[in-house]
Amino acid sequence: MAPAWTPLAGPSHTIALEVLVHGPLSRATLARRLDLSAGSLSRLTKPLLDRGLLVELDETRAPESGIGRPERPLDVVAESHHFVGIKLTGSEAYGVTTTLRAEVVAAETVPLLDPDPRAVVEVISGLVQRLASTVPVVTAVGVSIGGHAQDHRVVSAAPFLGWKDVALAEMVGAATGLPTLVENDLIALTEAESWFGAGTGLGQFAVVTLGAGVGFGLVVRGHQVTSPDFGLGLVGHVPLDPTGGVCFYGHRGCAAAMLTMESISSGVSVALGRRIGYDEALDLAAGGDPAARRVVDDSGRALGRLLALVANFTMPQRIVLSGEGNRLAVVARQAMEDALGSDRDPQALPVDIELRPGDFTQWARGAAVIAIQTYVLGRD
Amino acid sequence: MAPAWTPLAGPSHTIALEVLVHGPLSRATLARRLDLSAGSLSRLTKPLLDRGLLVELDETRAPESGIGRPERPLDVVAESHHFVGIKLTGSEAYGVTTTLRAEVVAAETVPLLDPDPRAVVEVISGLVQRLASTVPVVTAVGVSIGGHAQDHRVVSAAPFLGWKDVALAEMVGAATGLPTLVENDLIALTEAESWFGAGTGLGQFAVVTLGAGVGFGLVVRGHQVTSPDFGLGLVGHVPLDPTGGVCFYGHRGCAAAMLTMESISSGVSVALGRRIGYDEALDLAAGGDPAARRVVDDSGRALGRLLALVANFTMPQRIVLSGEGNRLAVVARQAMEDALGSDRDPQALPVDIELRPGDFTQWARGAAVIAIQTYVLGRD
DNA sequence: AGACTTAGTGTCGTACTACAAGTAAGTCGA
DNA sequence: TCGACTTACTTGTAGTACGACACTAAGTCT
Repeated sequence: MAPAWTPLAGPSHTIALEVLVHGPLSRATLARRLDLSAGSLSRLTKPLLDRGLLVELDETRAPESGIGRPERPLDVVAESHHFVGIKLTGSEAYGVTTTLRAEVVAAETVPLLDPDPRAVVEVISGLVQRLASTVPVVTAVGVSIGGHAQDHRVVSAAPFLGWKDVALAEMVGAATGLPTLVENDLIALTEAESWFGAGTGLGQFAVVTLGAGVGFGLVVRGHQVTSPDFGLGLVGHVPLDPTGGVCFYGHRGCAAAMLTMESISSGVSVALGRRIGYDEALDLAAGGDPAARRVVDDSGRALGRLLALVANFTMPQRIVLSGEGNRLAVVARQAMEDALGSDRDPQALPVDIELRPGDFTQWARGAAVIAIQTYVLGRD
Repeated sequence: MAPAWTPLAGPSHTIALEVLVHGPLSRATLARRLDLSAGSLSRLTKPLLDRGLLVELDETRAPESGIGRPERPLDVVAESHHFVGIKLTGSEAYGVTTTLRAEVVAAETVPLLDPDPRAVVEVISGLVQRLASTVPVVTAVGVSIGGHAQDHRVVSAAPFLGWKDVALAEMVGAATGLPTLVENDLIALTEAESWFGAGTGLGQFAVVTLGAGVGFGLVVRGHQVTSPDFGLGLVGHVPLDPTGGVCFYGHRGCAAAMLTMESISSGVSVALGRRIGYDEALDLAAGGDPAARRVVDDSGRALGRLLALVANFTMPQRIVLSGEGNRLAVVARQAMEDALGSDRDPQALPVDIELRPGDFTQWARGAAVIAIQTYVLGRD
């Protein structure tokens, strides 16, 4: 009943993956894309259709030229499997249920009152159970966290929760009875963009997130670039504005000092002499308040400089701007683009910047994508 | 007589490449590295040995554990083929002859008095002929240039020579009778480090060059990262020091203003009130002259910041520091390391920086590697 | 209606792979 | 010194998977 991807070998697996990520595709198109003969495609897709992993759509599509026999697109049944993704912050657990294609079908948020791992697992377990009840069966659970994860199993460090070496996957798995995987939140979000988001089919793109911190993910040739240091947030303290404020590490005008939601709202608060939240700060700037405008434009310029650095060093085809604080790019768009332009070679191609919805659903969806990937690529 | 690599298919080709790049390797080691059975390796290597593409070395090596039958390493005959590499600047052509393994066996430099393409081709042609006379036969010629190259054939832009859309490969090929390939100089140098230099076997590393300009190359998963903008030298104008000088584009304290040989020597010249060359400026700084020391240390700090940006954004396993001006990293080592450290997360791993001989032979060798790659990977 | 174009199916020969059995060449211990 | 052991390499066999090719299917264009 549950068509398992795990025993799929070589080209069959490649075909299934291509259809999963790049939507309905005809055999002929698959043959061209994967450099296989048409004959191989007939032979290879038959068992996949028999097992129900792929289905032949009823509709037909004319070939590119318009003439010739129409194509019969093949597709995966996105609703055949469901996954749960959980994103943990220091104070909340954000959860979603998704299909095999990472389409969100349910979402729920609960507060984390006690950072103790056992208490958090308790909360996650209840959340997973409620999210699971919206679908027939959940295949796997992904949990993402700001910090360092090892082998999809252990949270080796999570500063926001004060954790070190917590075997979170095992604990959640025991509490829910579902296979569970843990991953760094930025890696998870970047994978989601790579497989099912703004990076689909690009092969080379970057992700920048704005929120409580500043995050950066990089995909080259379809694979995410990481290092043992990844979870540390290396670009979070890149110097951007020599006249800017100071972060808690003492870096003047670094990304954390210029671009986090807290730095912007506190900058506007100081300027206006009263406590102002992030969204209110952006509203004031958009509404023409000169003090708020100045703070927000400074941040916008810093953002433009950061994006220029990303573009100059990593040469992405696109930069995806996500995170719950990415509205900055809308309100301070002119300042951002000016700074971006002046730090780029005038002959260079314009940078393709894609703004993504920055809510926490995206982060939780990223966690679900880790579960999806592990399911379709095989346990590891 | 000339064992051609071109008709090699699939696994045979992979084996030959692995031996070429990673030195003498036994069949057993190859089987483990390439995930093939021992039987396949026997079968696949036999025709390669018969054709003389590989040879079995006389020496034997004990296996890792020390016991068991000794290995018989296989190797390519580096001297079976030779290649010529030419690096063009605005005023000189630097040439080398190399073996199939990019070992330099001859070198020569000639001035370029006339930037007209036909005059340059004339000079190159004579240089190639003299370099070719040092070896029995030259298989191919590579030419590298600061600028943009298309399809290994056409120089679409080369600002130092004032060229646009020059069919250089065809012109040199016609003049010398040898297959000729053109490539951007940084791409060529980075490929040389990747196959036969400090990046061999790493898979993920960066190259930074100091000289007339500041260059940057990036390799991820064994493949170089490029974009249509590559030849523009995008990192050449990254801001590094808000108190630094101004480059001719008006960027304050950018890489070009802080790190080029000309910027450093003119900085010291202004401080001392007389014209001083690059090496002399570094000598003065090393000898304790306070004014030179200040200029050179400012540049060292800027270099440290640049390397930190490279490390933070691209997460390389190593940064290779090349280019004819890279002695700055030796003379201003302390300033560079201090700046590098303060722009990195204190918990991050130290950055592995490898200093390479920075003379023009390296640039010309890079051009030869483009010829080698095209020969062993097949024409493209 | 027939030529043409493209999609998809079935058959066959080839090439490559793993597996297994056997040989070669060394170390180690009694 | 000899046999047990380990690892490297060779050879034979059988199965698999691919592409080439011929064919059918289903449209458009003249």
